[in-house]
Amino acid sequence: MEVFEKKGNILIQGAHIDIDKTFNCGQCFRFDWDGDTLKGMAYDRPLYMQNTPEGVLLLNSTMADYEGLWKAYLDMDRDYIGANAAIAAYKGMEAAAERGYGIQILNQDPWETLCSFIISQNNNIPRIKKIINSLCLMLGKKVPGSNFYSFPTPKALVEAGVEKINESRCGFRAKYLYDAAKKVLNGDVDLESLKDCSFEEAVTALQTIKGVGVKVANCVALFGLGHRSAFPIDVWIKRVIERDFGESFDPTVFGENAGLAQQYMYYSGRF
DNA sequence: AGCCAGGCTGCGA
DNA sequence: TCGCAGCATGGC
Repeated sequence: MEVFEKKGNILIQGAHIDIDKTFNCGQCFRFDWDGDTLKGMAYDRPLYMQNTPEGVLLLNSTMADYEGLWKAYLDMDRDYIGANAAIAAYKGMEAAAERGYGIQILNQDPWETLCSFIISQNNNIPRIKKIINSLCLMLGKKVPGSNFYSFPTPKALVEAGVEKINESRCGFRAKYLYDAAKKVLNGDVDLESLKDCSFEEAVTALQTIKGVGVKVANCVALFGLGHRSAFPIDVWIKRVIERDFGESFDPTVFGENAGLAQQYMYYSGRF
């Protein structure tokens, strides 16, 4: 893989990443195709991407942007080709690994990830996106030079209150978002520190938040805290497990590749 | 029209 | 400890 700065853009050549699969496999909710450009926000900054014959293009980006943020966000330093091969070697995982080839696990902002997956419970992806977008419009800040709004801070949600939060039409999840904001703001839950502790400790701490159960905690651990042994089980994954493995299925056999294996299963079962 | 959605809480047994 | 009704809302 090689990365160049070229006419104000970053060109990533010969990389494993498939941006369409990576951004449309249900791990993030703020990116959409606009023609041939995949547009969205991460860490309060707009990111525009394109597939070109030469490779993946990050528009309007410098090498400093890439090295300072997007390389880590896109998880470009991991050996995904090796991980894919390791997962494909497990009985029952061959097809999912092949279909999911190109998926990378984004290193998303922990707070936004927490809120996103609180909103995701008993919900569907189009509506999850709408609710997140409306929260940003109502309580985020406009990013200068773009049409995007930042994700609201914990302080913004606490000051808004449950009733205002529910103007996003998130329904019964409004009180959960409020509790999450309160606990993050007052330090009861220190998201940054949960990156450094064990996966089990992180999940336990996250579950002290109202509306955060095993599944949501696993998603936050995987997509926002870098705990790659997390394995979120939702209705789709349950179906894939029943279909491909039956009763005896233990995700811990995948070790640090469990999260990626889960994404392969989700992608192959859902899309 | 009615089932379902990247589930969780609170309650009863 | 386990099972399960109820939950807000809207996509399909």
